[in-house]
Order: sequence, then C-alpha cells, then structure tokens
Amino acid sequence: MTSPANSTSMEGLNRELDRELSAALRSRGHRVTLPRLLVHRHVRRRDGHLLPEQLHAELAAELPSLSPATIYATLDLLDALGFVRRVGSPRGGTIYDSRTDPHHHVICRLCGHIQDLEAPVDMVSAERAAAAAGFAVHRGELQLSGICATCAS
Amino acid sequence: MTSPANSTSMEGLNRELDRELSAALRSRGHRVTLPRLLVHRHVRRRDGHLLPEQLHAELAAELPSLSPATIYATLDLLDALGFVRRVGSPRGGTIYDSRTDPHHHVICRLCGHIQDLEAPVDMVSAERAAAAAGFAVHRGELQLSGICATCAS
DNA sequence: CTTTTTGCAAATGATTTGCATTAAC
DNA sequence: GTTAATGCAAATCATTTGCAAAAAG
Repeated sequence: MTSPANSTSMEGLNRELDRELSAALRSRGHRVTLPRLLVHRHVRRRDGHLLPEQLHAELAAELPSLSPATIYATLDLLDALGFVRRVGSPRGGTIYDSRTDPHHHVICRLCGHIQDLEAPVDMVSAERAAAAAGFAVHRGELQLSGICATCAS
Repeated sequence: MTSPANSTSMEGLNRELDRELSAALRSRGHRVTLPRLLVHRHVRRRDGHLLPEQLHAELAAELPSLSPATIYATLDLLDALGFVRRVGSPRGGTIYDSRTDPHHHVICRLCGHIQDLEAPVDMVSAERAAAAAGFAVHRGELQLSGICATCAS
C-alpha cells in the first residue's frame, strides 16, 4: 500500500517542512516549538495570502491554546527567516504571503481580495532613485488597486 | 509694499484653495464647511505625506474642536474628490499623500519614513495581468521598502 | 426649515505588552 | 537548571459608529 508517492503525502510533507524550519531556527539560536511548527506547516501548505486572525481560527482545531500573540510573533519570525512575506494591505491590517519570490499584487479596494501578478516589472530606475535618496532598498512590489470581478457585480 | 507676488501669499493661496474645494464640493452636493476648508488648506499647502493623527495635532491650534472622526471623514472625502491619495503603509495605519499624480514610494521599514520616487515604472503588463484576472484596475504604485539614511546610522 | 456635518464618547478591530507558567535545550 | 517561548488578560493604537447638537443651504 505504500508507494513512492508517499514522500509527498501530508505526513511526509509535514516532516520535510518541519526539518526545514528546525534547521533555520537552530541556525539562528531559536527554539523549535510546536506552535512554530504548526504555523509554518499551515502557511506553507496553503499557498496564498492569509490574515493572522484567519490563521488563528484555522489552527484552533490542532492547538486550541494557540494565542493571537503567538501567531503574530511567529509570523514575524517566519518573515525574518524568509519563509513568509509581510505585506501591508492598503485597507489596513497585515497580510502574510506564503510566496517569498518577487511578484506583485492586485487588491480589491472594496472587499480586500488580493491576487498575485506574475508580470515582470522593471524597478531598476526606481531602485536607483531610492538609493540616491539614501535608502538601502530591501525589496519592492507593485501594488495595483481596483475592483475584483465579484465586487463588480 | 504689495507686489504681484501677493497672489501667492498665504491669504491669497488659501482663498484660491478654498475656491477650488468649494467648487468641487458643491458640484457633488456636499456642503462647504470650516473643517473641510482647513483640512484641505493644510494638506495642500504642505506637500508631502501625512498621518491623520499628525494632521489632527497640527490643526488643533486653528480649530481645537476638530475631532479625529471629522479628520478621517474629511480625508476620505478629499480622496474621493481627488485632492489627496490614500496610501496604505506597509507598517499599518494609513498615510495620505498630497500628490495625486502617478508616482512611487520608498518606505523605511524601521521608522516608517516615506519618500516619493519619480522614476518611470512600466506597469502595463501587470495591468494586463490584473485585467485578465477580472480586476478593473484603478491605480497602482510601486512600493520599495528598505532602510533610510537616518536609521542606517 | 430641512438635511448634512460635526463633536463627542463609546465601540471596534488589529496588534502589542507584561508577566507568570511552561517547555526547550 | 537556565533561558526562551507561550498563553492569557489587559493595554494600546488607529479607525469607525451612534447620536444629539450645531451649521449649511
């Protein structure tokens, strides 16, 4: 009953994600804890954008004691480790993005729905202008705002 | 003592700004009120980025009764009228930009200092991708994040 | 005079903080 | 055993809301 495809089963994937996070945590002197493993698994299994509150609700089943404070602290840590990316929503509040490679976003200004954009955007001259202004640029993204298909109707 | 340059004196500028706002308000059926005139003057005289709270503090001298609620409502109205532009800060909270023409921003991820970037950014392909995803794009800006000169030291 | 706008105070929502307890190492 | 991380509750911060009083048209 066990096929080679088992290496991508939920348990196998979790094991692999756990190993990856554990290595990153230890290399920085952080401890490996259950809340961190769970948040990390959840975030990286679900590719997309998520709100801390949402994450809190979804993990309540697996670890009821998990508190909002820990969610926030853990997401910040994962951001520092490069596993998620903190994105400021134009509607206030914070969105965490499980994708950390360069890409862009459109956000519905009515419902807040956010979607990735794969389009290439040349930000070299903007980065140069920022450098000229004394900024050490860390990253950048294009944020488009508009009305999504659902809200349009 | 009165030179032609008087047309740009504070009183003259205010009068002109007031006329401009009044026309826009009336054309949309809104009323012309002192809080609106004061906020509008303040925002447009001070070219730059400002936080509602900051604005509230700065206008306290001119109109002590001005409440935060009115500041927020007025800024939203000015945004709807096209006199300011609401910008979501990646650090949470809302920034209002007195510039409404297309331009971009760098924001210090330590102190929140924000600065305009004049660099041309081609967002056509991103807009096309957003349209393909069902979005009616309204506007867009590039947001760079980094460390400003002050925080670097 | 009628309706909008204001100011105030209270409510809300998101995020942070302080601190004792628990768990990692 | 030490020290860091957690959970909880309370605090904070930005923003919104409800409503009676004031101002605009």
